[in-house]
Amino acid sequence: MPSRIIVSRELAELLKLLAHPDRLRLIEELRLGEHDVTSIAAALDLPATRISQHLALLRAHRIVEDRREGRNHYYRLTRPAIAAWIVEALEFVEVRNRIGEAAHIEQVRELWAADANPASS
Amino acid sequence: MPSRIIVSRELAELLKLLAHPDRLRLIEELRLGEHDVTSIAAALDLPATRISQHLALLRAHRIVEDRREGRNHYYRLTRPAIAAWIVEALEFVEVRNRIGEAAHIEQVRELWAADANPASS
DNA sequence: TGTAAATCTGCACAGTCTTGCAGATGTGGG
DNA sequence: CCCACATCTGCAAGACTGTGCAGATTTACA
Repeated sequence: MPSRIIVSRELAELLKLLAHPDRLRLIEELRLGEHDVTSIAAALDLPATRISQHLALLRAHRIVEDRREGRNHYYRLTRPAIAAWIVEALEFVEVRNRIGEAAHIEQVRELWAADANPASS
Repeated sequence: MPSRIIVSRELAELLKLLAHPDRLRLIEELRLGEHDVTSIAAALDLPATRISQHLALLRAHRIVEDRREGRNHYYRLTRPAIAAWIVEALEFVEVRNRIGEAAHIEQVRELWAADANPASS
């Protein structure tokens, strides 16, 4: 009977780790391959320190792994399936938005889900 | 270019909502059908006030809906697909545990995923 | 109408998260 | 060896969350 509780605790911890806008974008950024801190920071238009902090957190929980090459640290997803699973959740966000505010979200979903063109929206 | 940011913000909000052990168990509890606050509280062995607070939060974000009958409030998932999606994530928790601590988690996963017998673990 | 059951809401305290900033580390090239 | 670049780590302030408790609602029923 406690095993279920343990699992829900673990799962909640994982979700909490992912539940941050920067980290979600970061993970989606790594979906296509490894990147170093500076390039991620540039892509997301955020200070590199902040990216480093997020990455340290994700690394501590084995969501990402890093590889050092010279002075750069290249990060990649330990289990890319997580990124795919996150994209699935966009379905629920859509609904939330249809009910509420604006929403050309569907287009974004496709963009994000498909992802392949660097000139994204 | 901001739309992507908006989506990640919405998505993070959704994940944060789910990222709590009690709420995860609560949602899984509702997976099979509606329940009233007291019975959920009993099932999870938690104070009813707490369950009510969690439900209020989930209700505010349309994760659950309620129906009143007499003095009882019966809650159900607005979009049961979310519960299924959560179960998918157990795959990632398993991995986390194989690397680390104990883990008959796999059994639990099946129990939780299948779920159909009230005498759960 | 009065009482009890089932829930909800508001509040305060404690604990956690986010973020910028300053300074530490590690690496490559003069 | 010294400097610059890339990244990391530690810290403090503010914001946000979780939780119990007290009190408000709503409804049933005598």
